[in-house]
Amino acid sequence: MVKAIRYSKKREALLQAIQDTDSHPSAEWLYQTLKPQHPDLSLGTVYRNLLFFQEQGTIKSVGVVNGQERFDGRTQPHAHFICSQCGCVSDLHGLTLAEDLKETVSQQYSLTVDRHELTFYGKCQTCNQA
Amino acid sequence: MVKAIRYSKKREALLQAIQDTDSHPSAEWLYQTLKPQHPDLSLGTVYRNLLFFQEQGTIKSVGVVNGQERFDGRTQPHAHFICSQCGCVSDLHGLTLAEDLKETVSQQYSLTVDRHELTFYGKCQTCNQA
DNA sequence: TCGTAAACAATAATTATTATTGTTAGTAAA
DNA sequence: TTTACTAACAATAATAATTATTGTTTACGA
Repeated sequence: MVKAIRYSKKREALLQAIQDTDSHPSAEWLYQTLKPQHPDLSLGTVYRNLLFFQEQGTIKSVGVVNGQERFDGRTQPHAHFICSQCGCVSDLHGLTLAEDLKETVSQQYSLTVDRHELTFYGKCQTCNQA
Repeated sequence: MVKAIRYSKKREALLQAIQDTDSHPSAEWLYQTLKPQHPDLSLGTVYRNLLFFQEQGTIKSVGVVNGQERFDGRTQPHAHFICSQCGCVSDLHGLTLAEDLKETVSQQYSLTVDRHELTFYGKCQTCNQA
């Protein structure tokens, strides 16, 4: 018998929080952010649901920044920029470059590419000005 | 396995109505009285619960007046007066007579009396004045 | 005919089940 | 040794399963 999926307020709140921000949150950030509204929230629940959402395909991991895994609630494929100094993660939209490359790679090497991830690293605008 | 007793709003309302009045209500009276607050109440439920309350010993039947059975939510033993004209039923408190008679009967006939009912019939004050 | 009871499907209160959580302890990487 | 995260397990809470109660209709007796 397959395990049924049950509604829960904590899970609902976690997904909302992830989808309502573009900060590509970490487990700790979600925990701190939801704590006021959900005083009895526990880190275990945060980590478990992050796993759950990934299995469901609802969110995706952006990678580990400063030892903390970061997540993204936007499901449309898009590239990311990660600042090596402050650790901020931002979306890079409208990059057709990746699609072009995929085409090229497919044709040039006779491969079938069905997925890709594109992440840039560097220093963000704010850190550059400082 | 013994049948469990379950709470229900209708039953609650019925018992309240019976205990909140001293008119010794009939099934029909209860039905009409509760209908506004409980639009989906049915007569079947009224009759069933009257049976139920009697079995539980919560209410007692006073007798049939004009073809309608009348009930009493007061559990203390007391006598009743029933008006043959208007059909009203009223309590007669403080009648030690009954207890005296019980004593007399017990001694005189060497019987054991453990229960009695005392009901007077006649014309009530209102009907007498009219 | 009128007051009440029986029968039975529909509803709703409750119990039982089990997914989810909180907590604690544990693991692995830095 | 810290820190991010996972595993284990009892406590909690959402849901499914159970069944008492009700609404409705029909039947019955005075």
